[in-house]
Amino acid sequence: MNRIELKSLLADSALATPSGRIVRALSERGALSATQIARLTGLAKSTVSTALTELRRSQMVVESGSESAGGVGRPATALTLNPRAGTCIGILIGSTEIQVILADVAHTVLSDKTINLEIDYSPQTAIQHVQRLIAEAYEGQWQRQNGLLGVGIAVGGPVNPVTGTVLRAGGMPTWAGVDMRELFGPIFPDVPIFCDNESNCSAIAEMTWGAARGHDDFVVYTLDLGIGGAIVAGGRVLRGIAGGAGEFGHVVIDPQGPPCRCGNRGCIEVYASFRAPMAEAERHFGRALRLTDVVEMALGGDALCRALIARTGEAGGHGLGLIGSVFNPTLVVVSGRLAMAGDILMKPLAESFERFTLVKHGDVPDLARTILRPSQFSDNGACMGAVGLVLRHHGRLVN
Amino acid sequence: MNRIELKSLLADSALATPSGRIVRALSERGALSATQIARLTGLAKSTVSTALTELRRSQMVVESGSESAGGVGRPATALTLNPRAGTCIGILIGSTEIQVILADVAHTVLSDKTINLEIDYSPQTAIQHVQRLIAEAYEGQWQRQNGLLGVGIAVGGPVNPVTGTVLRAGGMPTWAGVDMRELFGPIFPDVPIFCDNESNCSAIAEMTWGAARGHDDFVVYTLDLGIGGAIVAGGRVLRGIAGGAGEFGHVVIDPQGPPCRCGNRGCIEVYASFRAPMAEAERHFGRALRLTDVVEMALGGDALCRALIARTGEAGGHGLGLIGSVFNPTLVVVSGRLAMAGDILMKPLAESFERFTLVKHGDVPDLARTILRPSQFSDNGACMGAVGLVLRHHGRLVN
DNA sequence: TCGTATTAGTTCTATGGTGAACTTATTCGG
DNA sequence: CCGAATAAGTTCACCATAGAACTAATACGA
Repeated sequence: MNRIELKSLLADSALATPSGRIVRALSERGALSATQIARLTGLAKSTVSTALTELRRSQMVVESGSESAGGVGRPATALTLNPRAGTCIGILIGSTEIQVILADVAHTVLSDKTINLEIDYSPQTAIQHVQRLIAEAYEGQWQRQNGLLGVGIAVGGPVNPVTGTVLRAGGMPTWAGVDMRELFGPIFPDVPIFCDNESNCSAIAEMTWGAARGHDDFVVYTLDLGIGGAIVAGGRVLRGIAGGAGEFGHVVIDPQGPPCRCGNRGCIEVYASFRAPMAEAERHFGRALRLTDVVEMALGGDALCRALIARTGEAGGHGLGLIGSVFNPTLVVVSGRLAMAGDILMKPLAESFERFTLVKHGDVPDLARTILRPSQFSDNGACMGAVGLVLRHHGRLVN
Repeated sequence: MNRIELKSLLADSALATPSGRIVRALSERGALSATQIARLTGLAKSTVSTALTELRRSQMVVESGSESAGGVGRPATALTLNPRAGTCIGILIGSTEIQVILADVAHTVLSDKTINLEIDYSPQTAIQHVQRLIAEAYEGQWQRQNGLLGVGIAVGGPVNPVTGTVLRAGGMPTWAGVDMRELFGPIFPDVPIFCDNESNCSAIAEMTWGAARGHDDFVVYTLDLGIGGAIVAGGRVLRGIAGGAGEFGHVVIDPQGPPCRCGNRGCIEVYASFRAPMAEAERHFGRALRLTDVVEMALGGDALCRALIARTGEAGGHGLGLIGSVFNPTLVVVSGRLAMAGDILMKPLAESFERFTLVKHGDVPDLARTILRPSQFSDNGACMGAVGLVLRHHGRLVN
């Protein structure tokens, strides 16, 4: 029905108009009152009001019950995008996993499925799994796949912002040079496909719904099997000319160090990735483990797991200190599955960060110091960011 | 006369109005035609036209002769800010030098003077020299000091963006904790004082008048006695929460390396600063030298000087490669006095950069590769940036 | 020398967004 | 139970900006 209309309102050119900005605010935040929209978008109440009458008339926006909770004064009427307006799909193509999230335009998650794969799986394998996962996701939903508004793809490696092509330099050699839109296009006829780096997607998720809500300038630092990150400046995710911005893992800190899978030597990732600790844990326990198992055991009190995570935190702090010296960011959101370990990771990370960064404790008042904060997403941050990519129409692959 | 009016037009709130944007464009670029202003500011021709009649009426903007140079069609009338509207002063407080530039609102340099000082000179010494240099600068000018619109100060170390205070971590220990506005305020009663890091000032100069004109996203990498830099994203100079963004020189690349003056060990600056090469050159030639002397001798063909600069370029490339992996910038402007050496510096720098950065030659098409370009300013980039600070009213010390 | 092409700059009108004033809906205190 | 206080949301006049149509000033070719 109004699917085409919503699509056009989510398009770039329309983002500047009041209606476009309202739709965008709603798709990012879920439910809002008219007054909240005015504050958030910076538009005048009157402008929001007139635009909203139009949007209500066209069924684009619906009232979702007035919340009279607390406070005096007339209660605000909560507004959401009409969930019937369509769905979004977020796909994560990770090095050893594929995740698919189905969400409505109010970013309510309708389905969230993950499968684990052997490393270096082929694009063909991926496409089969994605197709199956999406079919499963729509099962039991009243939403139909022809209401699909857009697909966001989070890729576990640097993506060229212009062509949508995966770069050789990434941690996924079998995907080198693959054009994601060409690959996934046939599965989603006439549906716009956006894609971006996994970490950049995490940044979008953190910014809109996570630990960085309300922040316009921050850094995401991902500690997982690989090291990654993203830089947000002025509310914009920096991509770099070849989509390679935020590759914190492949900063060379020792030209004579051990070789890294990226081709250089002595990258941060060689020292702070959780690959080696995983192997050590598996040797110790004599069985195959998932990263989350190790985190859970650490939280349960296991000494080895705690030590492994702490050691990674310390090594990761060197990289983060370097980022601190380069950016001196207001906020660093630590993401990746290791972030779920909480203080076991964060304490040694913060200590090591303090040691390697330029601006030290005594140099400035506390409120001028970088805040380190773990991510609020357990393990679906990047994939939710892919959904966000669609909702904010941010993933045009060009800035 | 219209001094107050111009001041208010340069103020923040007014920057958004057409008149403000026109004044800003003119103060940044010098002379422009109405059509150029329209293109530059994004305003409609008609809007520019109406605003200009008003600005002309109030003597704020004057015509500076129509340039019928080349091309068919009606020749454009060049417009400039009325130089009688006032002057700006840019001050550079470097580690071993003080520079003062006097410019009119059309950023025409009226006077440019530098003095060299012993390292670790005191703020009191500085203030005396500055006062004298400014008095000298106004000598022989018809402009009077009471027409001073603002003072910009470029400081050779990180500056706290909120308080205007120099941080301990900088390369100027005697200036730790000094509040620049408090220090210089008494010399300039009722004149707004802006200050920022030397490198950030260079970035502003490069962006408005230099090698980065037209670029909204780039990195400045300064190679001189110290290593510094600045990050520009979306036309905004990133400052970081404590003004410490862009401190590329103090990235730790070897925790066991030699101690650095910043307190850490194995910073980039230890390896790529031109301090040690300067000492070597002085030993070799048996006399005191200035950095520019070494550059000139290298350009003249001296083998040792060429080798020293090339070696620094190679070491600097490691740092730059690191920055490349973190940002993957579109453009890197190499500044600092070493940049005057041209290819002697740039060739080894580019080679080393290529080796250490993540995105390599074969990975992406040529137009998706980072451009390295030397600065166009000989040695007054930072100080001109300080002037720009006043003109763009960018140095509010808060973003 | 005159008309045409081309570019610069101006005038006029339509409009979209704002701010002020207003209406509506609720809580709270007497 | 009623009015004051408070906050949400609506209406409307005004004005800044943009776009189209216009005039102005030049080069160039016939």
